[in-house]
Amino acid sequence: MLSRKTKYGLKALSFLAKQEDEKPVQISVISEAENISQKFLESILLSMRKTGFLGSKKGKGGGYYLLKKPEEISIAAVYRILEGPIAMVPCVSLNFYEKCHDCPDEHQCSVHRLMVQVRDNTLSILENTTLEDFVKEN
Amino acid sequence: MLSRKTKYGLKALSFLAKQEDEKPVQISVISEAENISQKFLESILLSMRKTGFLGSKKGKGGGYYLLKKPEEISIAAVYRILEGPIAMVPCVSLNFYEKCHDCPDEHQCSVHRLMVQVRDNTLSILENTTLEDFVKEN
DNA sequence: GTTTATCCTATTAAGTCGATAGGAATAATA
DNA sequence: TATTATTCCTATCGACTTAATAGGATAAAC
Repeated sequence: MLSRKTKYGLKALSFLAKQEDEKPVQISVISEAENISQKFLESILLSMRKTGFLGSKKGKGGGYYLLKKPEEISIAAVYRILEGPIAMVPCVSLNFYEKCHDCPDEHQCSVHRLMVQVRDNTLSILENTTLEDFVKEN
Repeated sequence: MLSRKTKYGLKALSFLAKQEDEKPVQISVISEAENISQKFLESILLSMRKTGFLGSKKGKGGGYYLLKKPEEISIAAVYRILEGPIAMVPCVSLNFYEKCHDCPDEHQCSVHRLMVQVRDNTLSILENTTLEDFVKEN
């Protein structure tokens, strides 16, 4: 299941992508519009700034804004930052690979093979969906 | 991410499906073959018995056995029992639906629409894969 | 220099996960 | 019938994660 953190992050990015001008948007505005705890959202936006998705401006008239165009931000990239691996088992993850402690040989593991399929399917959706698709939909 | 519980459950079912005769298999045999903590596996098998996937026999020569043919057991069904919802957000779940507390209208939520896609894709894989496929692969 | 905002660190309560412990119940068999 | 082998059941545990909160530091605008 998706954590609230990721869900909130996606909704916030989506909100920013819908802005017509490039003025920074304050946390409080987003948190009210999207029904998200302001303090929690604060930490989420902060981490997305630190990972290069968002820019910010302090002080009066400050806030957050997208650093890239919506069509350049894939959901997969956001997911990996906020949620972590897209794969369902670590031994199938492309970006967060870990050997399973219980499998001597993962190529002989039925679960492994199945989860490769699931990963590839999910990945193709998340890689090919961008914030732009979020904006267009409404 | 898949919990160990689900992974172990799948491996255990797979192990049972590979048996040639119909004799009950003991927990200890499965736990050693698959490198799973015996006590933990015990509780997993128990819950799969209670939900109708497995039969069991007590006492000497006892153990667990499949109640259905491998080709009749879809991974989706097992997943739902052990892991829970296949959907990434509760508002998209077919079997475990819950309204999101932050969305006044889920049809206007971009995350919702995206996760419907992911769910349908994952579902089509998990519904169409059965234990039989696990056996055939090796 | 006051106001408005983000930035940063720390803390917390509740829940989940993976595992363990110990014995009760039941079946086979000697 | 006594013994052994197995599942059954309940309870507990420590470690970790999640979602949220608190409080002040920093920076920019005016």
